[in-house]
Amino acid sequence: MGVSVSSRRKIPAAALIRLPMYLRLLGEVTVQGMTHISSDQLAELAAVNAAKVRKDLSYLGSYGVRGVGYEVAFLSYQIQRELGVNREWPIVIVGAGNLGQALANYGGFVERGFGLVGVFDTDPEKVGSEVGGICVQHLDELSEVVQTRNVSIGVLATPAATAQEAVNRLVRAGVGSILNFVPSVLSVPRGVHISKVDLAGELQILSYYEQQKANSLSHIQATTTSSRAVSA
Amino acid sequence: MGVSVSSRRKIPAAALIRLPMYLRLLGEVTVQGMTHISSDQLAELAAVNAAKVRKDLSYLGSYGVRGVGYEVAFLSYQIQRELGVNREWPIVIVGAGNLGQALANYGGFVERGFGLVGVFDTDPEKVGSEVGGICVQHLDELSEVVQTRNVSIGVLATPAATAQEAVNRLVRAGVGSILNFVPSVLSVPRGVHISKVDLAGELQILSYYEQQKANSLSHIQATTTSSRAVSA
DNA sequence: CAATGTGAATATATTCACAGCT
DNA sequence: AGCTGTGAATATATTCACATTG
Repeated sequence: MGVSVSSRRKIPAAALIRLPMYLRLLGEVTVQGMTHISSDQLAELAAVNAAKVRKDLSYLGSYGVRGVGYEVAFLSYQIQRELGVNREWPIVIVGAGNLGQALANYGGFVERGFGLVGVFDTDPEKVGSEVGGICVQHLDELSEVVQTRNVSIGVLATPAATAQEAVNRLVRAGVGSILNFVPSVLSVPRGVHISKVDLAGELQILSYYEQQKANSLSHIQATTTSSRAVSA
Repeated sequence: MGVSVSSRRKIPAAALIRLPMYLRLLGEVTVQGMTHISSDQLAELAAVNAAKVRKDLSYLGSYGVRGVGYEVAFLSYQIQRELGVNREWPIVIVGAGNLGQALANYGGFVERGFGLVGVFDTDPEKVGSEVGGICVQHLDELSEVVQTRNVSIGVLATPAATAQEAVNRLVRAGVGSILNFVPSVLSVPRGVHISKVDLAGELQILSYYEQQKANSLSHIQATTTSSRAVSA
């Protein structure tokens, strides 16, 4: 059967992180009845440069039509295929504390094709309780669920102290990618992907900007130097 | 009384996002009794290149000692000062749905100096209920709380449909930085910072990697086919 | 002499600008 | 005519490698 290679090319990380946004925007314009969209229009919606949109999309292939733009439905499909989201991905959450429970209840995952098939914890208080419509299981059950439900993506939301052990278990169980909400640096074997979301860290970055503004108030004068590197 | 400029230099974004991690790691090694640390050691803990650590830290100033390393307490203090986290930052959360409630209950914010002083929603069902130890207020109250409590950072967790309006209100109320959990592209006036966390988007990126792995397993044969089909 | 701080080298990302299609 | 796709130019980030220094 036509194996129809979904992707030979490797998409640069910087472009990859924008694909989910494009995909979402395409969904919105579809609802609005648009059948075609230009890079300029999509760029405007995404609040990025149009050349960036075109270059990002060019990593998927040449799916645009010169003089016309991109067909929304076709482009959506191609992005979905590239991201691998043209199927359901079962996920598990490890850690049923505040954040884990929150994530389990968060509708945004299911909505985009990530169905929760297990929530795990080691705390006997939590095991057996229901979270996100699912009965919290003991971490010892992780491996079985991962294997029977064919889970390759795990979400980590344990306390920092037990995070590495939880990662080890996820990896041993067969999970290949982990979304880590624990503010710790965790190690995984080669071939396993781990991406991090540091919620408090995000706020710390914002406080940097706020502080900068506060500081520059003492400057009063805002010299907007519009220096353009003009080439001779 | 010298104004003791906390920061004249502007730290590159790529370096800035690592400062919270360094700060956290320095806290950990402090607990372990270390008083000094080299860029090699910190790099190992952070799982990054040592030159990167030194360059990142160099944006703060020359706080290391050649042949010795960095004094942990002093470096921590400097990073805190640079990030502006050597003080409490009151925050508000707009949107008391699943995610908003979760974030309100998330201990990680307070732990790092971001005290929740208000949770807002427009849904009469939610207004009046208690979330994260705080009574949910109507969005109309936002402005007063922001002003009286001197809030400059807001967290956005509304439904997508009302997100832009919520942003407008935050900005009008005087909030200068927004952490956006809503998967929409939102616009803010110049001078206001908005940073985005797209939870489902993160999973979509992971599914890309998982799919890549799956594809490369089926590689095995197919050396005869030139490659991409397609083309009319 | 061990480790920083930093220029220089390299790698990656963004943007420009336009040739080439439809 | 209008828009894509992409080389070339620019900007930003990472890494190397070493002179410098306590």
